Amino acid sequence: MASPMYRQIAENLREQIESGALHPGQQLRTELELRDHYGASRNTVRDAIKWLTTLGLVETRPGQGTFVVRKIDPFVSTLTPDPKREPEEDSRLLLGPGEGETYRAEVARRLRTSDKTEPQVEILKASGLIASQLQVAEGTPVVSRHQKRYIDGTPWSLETSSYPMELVNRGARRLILAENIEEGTVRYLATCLDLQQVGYRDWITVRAPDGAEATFFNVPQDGRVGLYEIRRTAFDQNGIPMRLTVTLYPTDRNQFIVNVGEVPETDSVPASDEQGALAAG
Amino acid sequence: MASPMYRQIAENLREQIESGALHPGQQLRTELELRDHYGASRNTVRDAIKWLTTLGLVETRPGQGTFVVRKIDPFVSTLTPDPKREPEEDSRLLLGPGEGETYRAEVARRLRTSDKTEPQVEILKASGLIASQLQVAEGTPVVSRHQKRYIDGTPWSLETSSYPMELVNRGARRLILAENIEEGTVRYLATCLDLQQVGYRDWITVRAPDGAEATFFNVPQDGRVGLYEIRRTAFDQNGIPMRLTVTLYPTDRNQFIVNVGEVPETDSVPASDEQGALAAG
DNA sequence: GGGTATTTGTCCGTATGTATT
DNA sequence: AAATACATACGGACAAATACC
Repeated sequence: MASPMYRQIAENLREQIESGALHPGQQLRTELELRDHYGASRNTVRDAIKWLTTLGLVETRPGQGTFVVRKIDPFVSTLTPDPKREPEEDSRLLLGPGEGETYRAEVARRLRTSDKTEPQVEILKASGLIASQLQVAEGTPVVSRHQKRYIDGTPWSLETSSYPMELVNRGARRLILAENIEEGTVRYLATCLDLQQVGYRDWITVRAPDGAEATFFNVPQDGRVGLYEIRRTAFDQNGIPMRLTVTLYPTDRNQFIVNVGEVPETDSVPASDEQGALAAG
Repeated sequence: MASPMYRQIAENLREQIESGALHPGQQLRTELELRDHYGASRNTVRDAIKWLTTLGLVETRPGQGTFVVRKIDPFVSTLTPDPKREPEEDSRLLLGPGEGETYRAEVARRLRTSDKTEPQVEILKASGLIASQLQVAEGTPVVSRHQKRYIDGTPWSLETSSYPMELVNRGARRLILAENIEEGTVRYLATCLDLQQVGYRDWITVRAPDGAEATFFNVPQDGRVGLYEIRRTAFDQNGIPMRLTVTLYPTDRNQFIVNVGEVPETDSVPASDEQGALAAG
């Protein structure tokens, strides 16, 4: 009872949305109509809408109206290798998902289309994260390859792979070319330099996007939608880090799976809507 | 130039915060002082503060003031097993982190203290997620054990493990007792029923907390801080799901690591502040 | 405990700007 | 160009939470 009016209005609208009375994509009544309906001022109605906006339930479009958000069909990526993959020519080579054709196959299996831009290549001096993860001194030259990935035409991930410049000097010239390496850089480095990726470590965090990232992913500027930042450090057969890949994925459209030990196949994707009964009380 | 006044005020304050002129925990000037300082109305100043609030840079406390947020020292959990763990008596038994003593050891190694509540046990009929993951018919009885976990006194995770009731009927009576199973339920089920956990699948999503979850974790009600929801389905030696554990972790204080293949040890934790140079342009 | 000053929270009304149709 | 709808900005009033005496 003690809850303020704008919260009560928000709650009322929320129930309409979650009951389905207002379906995704549908336009709400205008602020002036809601003002009359609830007998409140327009500012109070706007406070209610702002609350629903930060909850991610509605979005406002200037000049158009307020709309119930359409939930994006999430895409599920597996961070561990596919156990049933054909053994490589070199059996020690360990390919992660998205490294080679696996990723495309996973997308196709879900009847969705993937697309990625040509890499944007940059040579810079290692600093901070890159230096520490690649275990090189600060200032050591590294090659960074940026790529944007799309699924069904919507922006899905931003990827930056960094390699020690030394690999290029040893013959991996294609790393500095701004073109896709079709067989995958992991295989390329294996054939070119006999550098075998025998393992990797993924470091998973969530943070707010900066302005440019929010623009690219088409998420709000104010940080309501977070980004997974997954840092993959890959190691060669000598235990030396050969690559750092940092990939950003919006949390509103991405999920991940980690398989450990012996796990059965999954063809069916469990309902991701299910909230489960998890009270904190 | 075209940016609205409240954004300019917010930007000015943001620079002061990020430059260190306003240090974490410090109180900002009051809304009335800021109003005079910027020559704006109090409501416009409040819009600026609200913007910074959703960005997670400041927090307001009624009756006290507005403060620069203190960042929480994140805790890092590893989702894959420790490769150097002593082999089990039964070598097929595969323990994940947090299952047994590993979790406590990981906390202690970081010089932090862990604590967890006695489990709250509940018997309910499987539905939705639980039924599909445990591969039982809807309505089948299951045992759910809820636990709250704390690190350094602050709430860290909410865990709900669900087991088919059949396991209890077959002799695993301690599952329905509201007390901790010190050796871990994985070992208990192995010794008690010869049920060996040979693998598990983790499903990682991020979602907004509900009201009770936000209260427990002491995060804002409006969903600015998301929760990792990690669903672990564990399989026995016959490939049958024996357990579903759903754990909730606030994204503002938790990070995860996944090790695949051969990876070297890490004693040093890389700087988590490092933003890296990842432009979306 | 009570009272008071301070500070943020809620709510109102109004005017004007900007984006879209 | 006009109409519509949300965005920004102002000013005022009172409520609620907190701190301090």
